[in-house]
Amino acid sequence: VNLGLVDCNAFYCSCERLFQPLLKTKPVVVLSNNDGCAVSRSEEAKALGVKMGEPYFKFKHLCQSHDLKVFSSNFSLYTDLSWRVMEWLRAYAPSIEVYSIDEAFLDVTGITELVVFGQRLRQELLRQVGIPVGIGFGPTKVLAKAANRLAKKSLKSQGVVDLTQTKWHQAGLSRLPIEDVWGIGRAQSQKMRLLGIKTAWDLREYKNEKLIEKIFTKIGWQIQQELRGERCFPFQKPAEAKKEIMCSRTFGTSVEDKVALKEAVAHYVTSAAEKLRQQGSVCQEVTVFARTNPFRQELPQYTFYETRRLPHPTLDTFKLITVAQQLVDQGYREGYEYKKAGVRLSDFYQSTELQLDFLTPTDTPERHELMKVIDRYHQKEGKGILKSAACGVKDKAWRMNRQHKSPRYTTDWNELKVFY
DNA sequence: TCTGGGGTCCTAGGACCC
DNA sequence: TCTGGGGTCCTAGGACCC
Repeated sequence: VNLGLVDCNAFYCSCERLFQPLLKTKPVVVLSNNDGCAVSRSEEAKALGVKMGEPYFKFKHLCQSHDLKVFSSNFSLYTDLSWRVMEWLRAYAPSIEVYSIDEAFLDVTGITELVVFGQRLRQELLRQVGIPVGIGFGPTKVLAKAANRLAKKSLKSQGVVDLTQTKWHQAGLSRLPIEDVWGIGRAQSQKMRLLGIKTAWDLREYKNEKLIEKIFTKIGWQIQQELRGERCFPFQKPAEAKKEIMCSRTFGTSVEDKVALKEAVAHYVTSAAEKLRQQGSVCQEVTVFARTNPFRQELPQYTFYETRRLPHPTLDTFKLITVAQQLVDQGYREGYEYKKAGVRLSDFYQSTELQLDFLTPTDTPERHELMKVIDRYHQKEGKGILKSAACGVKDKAWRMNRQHKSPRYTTDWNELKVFY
């Protein structure tokens, strides 16, 4: 078995560039929600020194001095283009596992001349969808990831690296710093370095497996095995239903008012419950949290988390909003400027199982129907048209800032790109 | 004051990913 | 002035049971 990992280059930036070709050679950054910090950077932006996760206000000056272009995040656009990329991958490989919005593993077992195959795939994606990608091949996920990382680093590779054959492992892996190995983050790589493990190759060759497992847990041991070509992380994990669903946002302007906080929470419950129903689940636990701005230490700080277990599982948005608002009442303290709030739904069951069980009192069938109607309506006419009055009707100070948002070119008729 | 052994389940917290 | 959001997995430790 051999795997490929396809990874879109600076995906969000590439999506924005697709509709503004003049930006192809300019530094581009896409910002997180609320225009908070950098989450995607073009090569040119990286060269200017913009760091991943760096707050916008720290590099804003580059817009003036170096013609840096910034965008607010536009997830309808990114999700749609991601879907197009995945469709093309499905056409090229017998099976794929979509790993994230911009990455997928491919089963490439039996394909010879992988580098040629990879090059063709890259060109095809560029031509058909317009998104540049890098590709790595290997016998395990960790090795395919490593190959992909090497492909990004080396110009010579032209975006494709093949580590399926053991004979190339030493050359490749010894050029890969340990912190670039998939699954080894900051904390673990520091510990690795104390053991003298500086590269992926060092970890592969480290003899004391027991010690690796002791310090880095089962996962650390599995990563070492995968570097040696022993498969631990299976391909095509079926996409399982989520075990919890969260929805939270940082506010555009902080709020002190309990009513405003409740409105925001009602919004988050609404979209979390929609996701809950979409995966066919019901939930029996709700958590609400809110916090002040930790970056403003001169202000009084306060965070609350309140969790409630429900008497019966539910998928009813209105029921969940009621509970969530009670939780706000419990946790809320006056005199703080709340900057972020959120909701977590957890303790899930299958909604179908539940309906068959007449002994478990749960939502009424009428409520299920109502939710279906709302979901269908939103699917057809757009999200957020029907909502509980608890979400509020007036202007919302807490709404996200998004000053640099591009149009939804591919998912909204009114925002189609027009070329003159 | 002294106080077994083994098992399960749950939760909190840490680490990681994109 | 301005600092994202949404997940998963693992482990340790406590509660509880017999």
